[in-house]
Amino acid sequence: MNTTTLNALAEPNRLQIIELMREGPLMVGEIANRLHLRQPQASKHLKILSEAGLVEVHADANRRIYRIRLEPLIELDDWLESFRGMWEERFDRLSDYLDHLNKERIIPKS
Amino acid sequence: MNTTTLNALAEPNRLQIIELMREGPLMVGEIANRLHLRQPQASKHLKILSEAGLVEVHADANRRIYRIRLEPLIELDDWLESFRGMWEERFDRLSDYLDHLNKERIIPKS
DNA sequence: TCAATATATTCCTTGACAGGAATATTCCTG
DNA sequence: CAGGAATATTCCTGTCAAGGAATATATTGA
Repeated sequence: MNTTTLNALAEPNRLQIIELMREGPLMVGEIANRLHLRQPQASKHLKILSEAGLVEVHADANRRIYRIRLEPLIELDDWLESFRGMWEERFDRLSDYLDHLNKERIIPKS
Repeated sequence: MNTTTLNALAEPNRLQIIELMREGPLMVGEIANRLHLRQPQASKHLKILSEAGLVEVHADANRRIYRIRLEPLIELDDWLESFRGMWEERFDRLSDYLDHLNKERIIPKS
């Protein structure tokens, strides 16, 4: 997995921006209003999201319309895929491991 | 979604620790060795992962055996669920939106 | 009991980053 | 063209987090 995606999403306001955008493209001002951010901060967060590929811009005269890009989220989903096998599977290899150590006398007891 | 999970995963070394642990529980020393970290840094990262609920510890004499906890990853997966609808769905509401603006004369042209 | 091993914790320093305020830029309208 | 709207950018400041080094703590073994 790619750290920049996670890093971009790890900031609360940016995460909210992404969640807002589930419902469709938004202008900077709208984002700022809905999240009670000042416009410059909104722009800065959008820049970071943009550099992480999580959003893309469409210039429309004065305005910039941002919309979500799904690719990074798909990558994240693919990464989680590699854990999904464990989801249900009872995960008690720990005891197996400890038994193994005992058998190998790596852990001397008493 | 919860920011602490994302924050914990956003640090490269911590992400690698989690990836290492897909294969089973590990002692601090092993993690430090495999990732070329110094022991204290490994402990620190593990502490943060632990506080985020991404790992849990099992004390065994001298050693601490850490293993992955799936709950936060499942939560992350659930969050992605809310985007999965868009995965394939062509996302061209942007043009709809612009048409809407035009119709409403919010964007005066010429 | 003393040394060694495994791990956690503390202190320090440095760099990244977020927010505030002010300013620059672009485009539209009267 | 002047003014205003929408957005980006810059500068500054404070905070926080990560790594390094040293030290503390606990457990086992001679």
